[in-house]
Amino acid sequence: MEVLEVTEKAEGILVGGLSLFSLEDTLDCGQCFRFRRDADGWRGVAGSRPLLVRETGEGVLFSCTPEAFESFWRGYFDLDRDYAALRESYLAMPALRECARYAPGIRVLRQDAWEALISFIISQNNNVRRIQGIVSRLCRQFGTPCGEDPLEPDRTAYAFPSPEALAGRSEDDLAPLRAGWRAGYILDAARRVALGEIDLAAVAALPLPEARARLQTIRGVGPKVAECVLLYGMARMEAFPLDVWMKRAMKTLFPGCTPADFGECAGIAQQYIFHYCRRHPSLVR
DNA sequence: GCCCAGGTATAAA
DNA sequence: TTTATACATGGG
Repeated sequence: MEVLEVTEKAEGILVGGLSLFSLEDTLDCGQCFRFRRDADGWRGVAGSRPLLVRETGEGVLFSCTPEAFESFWRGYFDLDRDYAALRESYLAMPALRECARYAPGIRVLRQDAWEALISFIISQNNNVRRIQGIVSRLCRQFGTPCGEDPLEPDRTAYAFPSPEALAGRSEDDLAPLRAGWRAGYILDAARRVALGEIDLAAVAALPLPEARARLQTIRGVGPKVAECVLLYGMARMEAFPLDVWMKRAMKTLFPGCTPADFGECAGIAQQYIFHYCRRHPSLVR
């Protein structure tokens, strides 16, 4: 296992000693929708925590306090998982190694369950650029200001809105988001969670089949969205989201394979495969 | 205009 | 149980 070198700098926390880590691979691979690249690096918000993070010659520089890094970002970016060992375990599957070659620096982010639920409800039959826009408007409309960007004090960051902040709204209230028919789904999810009918922390602890079934009682949550919530929002690395494209690609790339064949971290393998499929549309068309 | 996008609910076979 | 279709929105 590699050793993280965490040092405090004036600008933030510098993390050296990371291998198999890339901000672009991680933040632009369709698993989260609130980070964008700009001239300073990657800027975004997770929950109610704004962050600027960038790669330097010495390592990855997180513009945050040591406390925020240790208590949140370190876990969010999955920095303590041994991806090198994972990679070793994948060597036996040449097709998977080929997939990983296109984005070897992917880390599966450990996002908030509620945020992941709403984000992937919005993702259905939608494209990443538009998903980002809808989520951005959702936070701007219904989230509370949660600080300022460290380098651009005129820019306000907004938290992801709580279930309670959405539960009392109407579809008309959500119209400015331009989320289409998904607005009703967002409201159903918000009400169920706000009322306590759905306890996301409890769902996260259930055996996978029960957790899936529970999530799918939410309107607009089918097998695909449920699987995304489990993987990205509940740190269930054995979850394996499959979209229509990937189902077909799996047959040619991994004939006869099931998600279980990818082991306890099948979901991470899935992220490599997903990324590869997006860059090879001819594979599935 | 047409097709597509990290799908799902619904009805019908 | 599987298959067909509508669904709102915006970019190519």
